[in-house]
Amino acid sequence: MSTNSPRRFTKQRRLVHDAVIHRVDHPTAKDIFHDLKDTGIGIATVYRQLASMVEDGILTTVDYDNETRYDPLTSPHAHLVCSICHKIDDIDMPKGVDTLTPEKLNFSINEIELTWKGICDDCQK
Amino acid sequence: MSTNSPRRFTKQRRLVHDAVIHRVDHPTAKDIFHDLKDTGIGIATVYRQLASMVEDGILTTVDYDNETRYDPLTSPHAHLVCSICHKIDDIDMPKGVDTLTPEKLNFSINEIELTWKGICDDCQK
DNA sequence: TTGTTATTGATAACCAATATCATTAAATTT
DNA sequence: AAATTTAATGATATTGGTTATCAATAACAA
Repeated sequence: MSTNSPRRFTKQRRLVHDAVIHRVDHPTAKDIFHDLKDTGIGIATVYRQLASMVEDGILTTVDYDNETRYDPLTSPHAHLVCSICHKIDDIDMPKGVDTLTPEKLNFSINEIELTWKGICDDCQK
Repeated sequence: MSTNSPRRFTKQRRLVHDAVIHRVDHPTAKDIFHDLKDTGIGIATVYRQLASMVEDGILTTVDYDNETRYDPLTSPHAHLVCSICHKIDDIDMPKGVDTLTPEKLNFSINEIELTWKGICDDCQK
């Protein structure tokens, strides 16, 4: 890993941080950009700050429908995705998943991703 | 669901089918296109035929790094993804995952996705 | 306050994927 | 076997998410 430059605490960094840190709906970079459009922030800055927050371990990413979404919940958890309204919910990682290590040898595991896809409560009505 | 038009068995459909059906390495549409470039097939046709094979249940998709990959293995299974070389392996879905239903009610589940991310055998050397 | 340099914003560029549309060729009908 | 119908093709324009470029700005250090 290279020597990191010091991270500067810019207005824009705080804006992006505050806009995403309490979100539970897995916004895209464009979502955050729209929420901050009154501030005059540039969209490239939104992408860069979100990426740097992922680097710093403040956010995790969820790739869905070829689009990156951001999640401030960094502890291991699973996702529930609705195929109709595309809503993504965080749910607890079920007990026992961490013990279901794959039978393939010599693979060092860093991360488990578990997603259920289906139809959510609202969309079944 | 709408009334489907009859599916025509074109040369191109057979070409794409034969190029992907025995692949175990989760190729992208571009991968298939390159493999078929000598045939003169158009890239739009490759995208269309792969999409129609997914519709027909012949292929499944794996979204990785905001890019759609195709997998001829349609029975439930898990994935092992190397963060270094980006290789994707199919592995058996561990016993018990189907019983780990999420605690959230009123969500009708169609599909389970389980992926381990880490460093593969080769890349650890 | 001054100097250094990481960050910003505007925008061009990139890339996967889809839409458009005239042409071609399967499948059906005569 | 021709004629007809129309889904599929291929070339390419377009879309949409994301990254690269770069001159100007502003955060931090001296």
